[in-house]
Amino acid sequence: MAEEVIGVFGPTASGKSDLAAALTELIPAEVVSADAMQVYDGLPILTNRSPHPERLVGMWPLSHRASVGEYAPLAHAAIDEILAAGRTPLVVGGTGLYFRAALAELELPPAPTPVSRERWERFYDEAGAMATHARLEELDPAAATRIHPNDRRRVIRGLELAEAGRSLVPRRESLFGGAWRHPTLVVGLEVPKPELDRRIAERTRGMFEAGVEEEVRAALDLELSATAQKVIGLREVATLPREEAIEALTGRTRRYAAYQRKWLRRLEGLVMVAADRPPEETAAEIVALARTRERLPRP
RNA sequence: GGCGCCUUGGCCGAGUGGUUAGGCAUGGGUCUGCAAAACCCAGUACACCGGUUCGACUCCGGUAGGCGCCU
Repeated sequence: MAEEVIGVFGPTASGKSDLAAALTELIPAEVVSADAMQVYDGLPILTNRSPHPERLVGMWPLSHRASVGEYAPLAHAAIDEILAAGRTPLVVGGTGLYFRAALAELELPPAPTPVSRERWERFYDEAGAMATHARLEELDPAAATRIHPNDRRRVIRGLELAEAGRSLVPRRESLFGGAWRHPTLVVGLEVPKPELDRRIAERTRGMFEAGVEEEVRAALDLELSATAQKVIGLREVATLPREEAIEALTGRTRRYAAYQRKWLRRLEGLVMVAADRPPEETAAEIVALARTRERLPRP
């Protein structure tokens, strides 16, 4: 094949899992998940884990605080290992940032240390947005100009990095475009909105039939990290009566899908492929694309 | 039929005679170790018809719709 790696990005319910499975039928490939929530163990139904084997899925307990920084090297290792075995890594996601991080070399700045994070968070909450931002302005003016004072998360991160002698600013690769680590065919799955909405509604109901409620109940007995708490539906399923929960979850999932479509629009070098048809057909088209395309001249 | 109350932008929801509450949703944008996240920007609504007033979403009258009580 011309391309060494295949990346498939699509919104929830665009049929990524089935497509990935279909692809592995056509070519010797292994699936690497690029999903910030499927990394968790314990919520397979709610996070829509594929029934087929995928890497980097269910690998962390819900108490673990996930991050791209921790995910990226694992993804790189998985991809390289699959390549070394002579197979095609199939990176499938979900989470735009994780997807980019898996396929490109984002060169993330160093991890925050708990101590400095905690300190700056306290500083921000006590001194206020303006004062904290002013502090950043002193330590790293370039970063300060790009960050809004109200953006607590980034002001704090900027401060942490500045303190460590680094900056939030220097970045080689852009978030949406730039070189891939390997020659890569990146396809975006396209499903008309009404069809996607239909699938989301159907899928949500399916979750309840599959027993999300018990799953969520069990999960809530455990310690949940700040990141795990963000899983769509956790709160809804736990607190709302069934019908209301279904409605709320469907709505939130649709909104999430809209957010993912934003990534779809922005990701550079994406080849859009229709996915409102049997996965085998989509898979065949993707394989054909991977075979015929020339090695991607990296932008 | 009578009396009383209510009617605010897609939804929820404050409020005042004259300076666009706010939240959610929506649209656009930002984004590099919390991304199923966080942040920024945008949209001038007051059921309808008259009247009072320099000026009404806010006061008065009527109409329509809703809610409650009464005969």
